Amino acid sequence: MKRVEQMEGRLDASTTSGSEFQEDKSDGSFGHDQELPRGGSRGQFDDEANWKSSSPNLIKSSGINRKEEKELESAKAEMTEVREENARLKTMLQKIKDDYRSLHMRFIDMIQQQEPKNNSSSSSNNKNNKPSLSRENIEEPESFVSLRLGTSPSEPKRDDHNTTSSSSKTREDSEHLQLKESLKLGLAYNLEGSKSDCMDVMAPDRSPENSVEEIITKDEEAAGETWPPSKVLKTARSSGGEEEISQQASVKRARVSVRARCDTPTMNDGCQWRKYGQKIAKGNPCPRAYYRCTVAAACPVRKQVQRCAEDMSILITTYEGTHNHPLPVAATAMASTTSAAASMLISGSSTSQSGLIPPPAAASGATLMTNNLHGLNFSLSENSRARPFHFPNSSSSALPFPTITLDLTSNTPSHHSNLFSSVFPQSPKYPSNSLSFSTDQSNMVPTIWGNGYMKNGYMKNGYNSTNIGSVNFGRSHSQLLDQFNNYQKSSQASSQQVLTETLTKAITSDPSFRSVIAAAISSLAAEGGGNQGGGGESMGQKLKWGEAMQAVSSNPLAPNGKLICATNYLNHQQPPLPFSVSKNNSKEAAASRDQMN
DNA sequence: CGTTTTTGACCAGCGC
DNA sequence: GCGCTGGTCAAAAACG
Repeated sequence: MKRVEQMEGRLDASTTSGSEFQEDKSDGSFGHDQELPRGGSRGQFDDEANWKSSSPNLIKSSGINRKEEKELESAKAEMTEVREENARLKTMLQKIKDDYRSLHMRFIDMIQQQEPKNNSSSSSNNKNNKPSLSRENIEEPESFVSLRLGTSPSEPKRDDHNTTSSSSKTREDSEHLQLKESLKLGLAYNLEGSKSDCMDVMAPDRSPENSVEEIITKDEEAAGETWPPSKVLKTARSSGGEEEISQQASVKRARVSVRARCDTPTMNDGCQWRKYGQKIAKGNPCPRAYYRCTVAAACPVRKQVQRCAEDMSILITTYEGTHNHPLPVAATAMASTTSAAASMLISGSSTSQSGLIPPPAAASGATLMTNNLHGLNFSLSENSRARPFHFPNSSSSALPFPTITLDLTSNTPSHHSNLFSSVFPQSPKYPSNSLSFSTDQSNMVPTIWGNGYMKNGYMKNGYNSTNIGSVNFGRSHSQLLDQFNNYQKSSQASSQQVLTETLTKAITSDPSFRSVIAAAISSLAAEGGGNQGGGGESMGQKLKWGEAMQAVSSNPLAPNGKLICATNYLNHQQPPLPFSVSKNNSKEAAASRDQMN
């Protein structure tokens, strides 16, 4: 166990150390330095033949009894196992390093190709521009071009590193595009204090022709700047009713609602939240709790958490705004998911010309694309693809902000029909759209989301020590892990290639969908990673998981690198998600029911 | 003692 | 204008 943890720690350190990765000197004694006998150097046992030949003599000459002899034998066997394991780990590390180098070179190539453009278009940023290829110099210009989907500063390197593993010369061009795409979608993060710069850089590009990614970036960026949205809306409306402004304000308030079965008061989405209010909302006896992100002092992101009135086991979490800070790794899954969903929402809002389609009608479209990824069933409604979301005329004040719903509860056909009617039963005036990711058998929600809360959040030894299994999403964790492992094992099967190609096409053709899938799979990976330290997990299982992640890294389903973020969960704990259970919940609920009756 | 949660008060938007 | 509702504030309480 320790060896693997050490290895993971080293891998983590190596992958996060960027350019120092290649200078990693851990090859030789990888992972075993501290476990091998200190008295003699590791070289003492380097030559197995010497050890085998010398030990019998030692035994004979010293007259050791049988017990000690057995101990020596077992020690020898253990040494052999350790050595083999060491070799495996070294192989893994070598592969990872090769992947990293390969991607690093491609990344540099790409930057070199882009540099002429950057020099001409933003010379001010490059006054002292030297064609240095160091990562520090490379990443910085990227950070403000791209979307903030909740990635942390350390992630790009891992993304780069892992994305390489899917490399294939025949797909190089498309992958270049995908890499660019992923850079836009997944590699950005807001450097502390750089927000204004971000806005400044992006402001000149404001135009209806901007890409979806840019649109949502700006909009969410702006949302971050001006949280009090009512004021924004009011200002927009009162300033002459400029449709564009109003539309922007509306878009700024784009919300992403996540429905998930969760028996804890809130989903652990990886962020730190502070509760700042609670209200009984009309039509729902369960109080609605208001949280704001406390990862950064000025983070504008807020969320509302409320149980579904019709099914108390379903927790509805609504997110607003964009984090203006690097997110904990564990938070990237949800951030990416919600951002991608918001992206789709914005995309729809920016293209839709029609009036409002009632949510049930909009949602009842046939499933356009459903791919069963070994039980991980992604489905997008037809409306989500062709015309994802529909909004009324922007001048309408009856619809303050669009909302997209990610339903993580169930997606069986029988559910599908009533899925949307129950999203906002009491507020049909809000245009809502649903995107469902769920398993084909039962519910599946990333454990980190459902891992309601931990006392103080942080797990000792970096692993979650709480009972993840207490969160029931309809499928046990071991099932999920097995499912994922099975997926990894069979990912090379020929029957998977068709599916892979289909998915790849879908992913590459729709950046939003790509992000959604990446986030979902990341979350699935987080499920496994979060469970690692559950106490009962064996080293073997950890290795298994590591292998699974390696398989992920070489899976062509990960063209944009964001998917690879999943690996990050392996070595990171989940940050706390404070919440409280209102002592008056039942009382308030009863009172509310009384009022309703 | 600092941080977080609770909870009543307050404000703004909206419909009548 | 009034009442309802959603959302936020902020002082007090609770917590670690």
